Amino acid sequence: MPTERIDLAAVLAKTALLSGLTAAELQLLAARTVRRPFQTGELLFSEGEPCHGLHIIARGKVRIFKTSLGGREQVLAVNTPGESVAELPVFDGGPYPASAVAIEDTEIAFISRRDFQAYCMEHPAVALKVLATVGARLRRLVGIIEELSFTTVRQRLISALVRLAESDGKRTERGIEFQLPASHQELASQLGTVRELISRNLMRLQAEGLLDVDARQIVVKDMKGLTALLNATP
Amino acid sequence: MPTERIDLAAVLAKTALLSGLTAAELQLLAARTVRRPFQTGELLFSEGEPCHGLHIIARGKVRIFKTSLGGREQVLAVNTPGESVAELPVFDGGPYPASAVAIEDTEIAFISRRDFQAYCMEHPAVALKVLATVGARLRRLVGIIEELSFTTVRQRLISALVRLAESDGKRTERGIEFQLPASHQELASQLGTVRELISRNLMRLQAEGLLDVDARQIVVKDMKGLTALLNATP
DNA sequence: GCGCCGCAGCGACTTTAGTCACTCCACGGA
DNA sequence: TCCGTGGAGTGACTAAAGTCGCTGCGGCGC
Repeated sequence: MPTERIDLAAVLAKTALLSGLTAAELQLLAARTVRRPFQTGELLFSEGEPCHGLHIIARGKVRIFKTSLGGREQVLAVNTPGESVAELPVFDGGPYPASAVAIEDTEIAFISRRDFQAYCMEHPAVALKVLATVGARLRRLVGIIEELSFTTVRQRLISALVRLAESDGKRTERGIEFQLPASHQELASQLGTVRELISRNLMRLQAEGLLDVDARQIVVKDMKGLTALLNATP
Repeated sequence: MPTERIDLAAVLAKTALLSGLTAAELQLLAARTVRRPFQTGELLFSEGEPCHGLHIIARGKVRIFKTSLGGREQVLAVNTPGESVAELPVFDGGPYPASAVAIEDTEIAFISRRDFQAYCMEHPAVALKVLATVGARLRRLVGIIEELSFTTVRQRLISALVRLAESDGKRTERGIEFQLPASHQELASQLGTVRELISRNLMRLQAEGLLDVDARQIVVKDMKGLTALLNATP
């Protein structure tokens, strides 16, 4: 058996979508799976294109986003290995609602629509897993809508900073330290705004004594003060 | 056989989710279905509650929405008979991501989580139908995000007016006439803004000669001019 | 008929968001 | 070394968005 097959089955075994399947069942699916490499910056697919199959991320990182006429971008999700991308158009037959780009060198396990649909008919449990996965995706989208509709850029930025501090932050004598994981430009796309507002709002938080900003290095000096701002009416 | 059972099967037969099933299969499901009446204004469920089952609208109209701390509302969807509500939490086990309220006197066919999941395991085709339905929902959410992120209230209002003109509008010698289907307040919730901006923007469009507004009666005088504004950068 | 409401219109004002046009800086070729 | 490039900081400005407070109208119940 060629190593390629073995690797694919291993990748599939690690995806949430397919957990709980026997090795034999995975092999069956792996036999119908194609590897596709993508370089950083390469598009997996573009908004509006017809969908031919399911993408599972074996390695790398993928950004799902919409683009406006004016060139602004809104990020819908950033997905990492083990996650699948664009499960839904596979089933409803419509075009991709957004574009996807590799933001690291990435390897995709690709399964054609027909094959995956057939597989779901034979393994209803997989269909239910897909539904659960899609549920999580839908929740995130509703969360984005909530933020865009109800909060200001400032609040969205604060909430992103708090999240980062909680996940990546390290306590030091100066406060909670962490690095911004991306450029201001990218952060702006994720928060649905423009670069300048990220820059300005960071400076403003610094002026208010809540943070220290040094390029991408952030030191949260007053975590309580920060979180307090989240529950305040705009 | 009691009439109640027959009615339920008829309702189920008309829902997109369950199309293509045999009468016997529907009977089976109908036997596990409960009717639930709701009066106008009554909540089907609230954001954050655990989800106990699937709601299918037999009669009436249901509004799905989020509420902000400040009391503002963002409508995510308005659903009508034959559509289902909140399919997703049924499968991912999480709480409802938004609230639902009856905006007309409504009758719901309710199926418990367990029963519907079991049914999906036995009828994989139904699971795929659910996925297709959910796909449409996800597309709508992405559309809302796109509008909130990229467009102004003015543009969203125009696009809503154009949609209404195309669906409900009647050509007269004065232009294309139609009624706003809801109060300014409700329209504002759907467009993610506040009442005043609806009022003002309508007045502004009237001042620009594109519309005539008389309370909820709208007469589009210059459809081309309107649609032209949709593709302009903010 | 009276008063209570919910809906709509507006004026005046404040705050956010977004745009444009620069400057500065670091880094990595050629 | 010099230059190109991309990220970041900023000032000045415009335009949206949202807030407050009040007026006025048209039902509807009593």
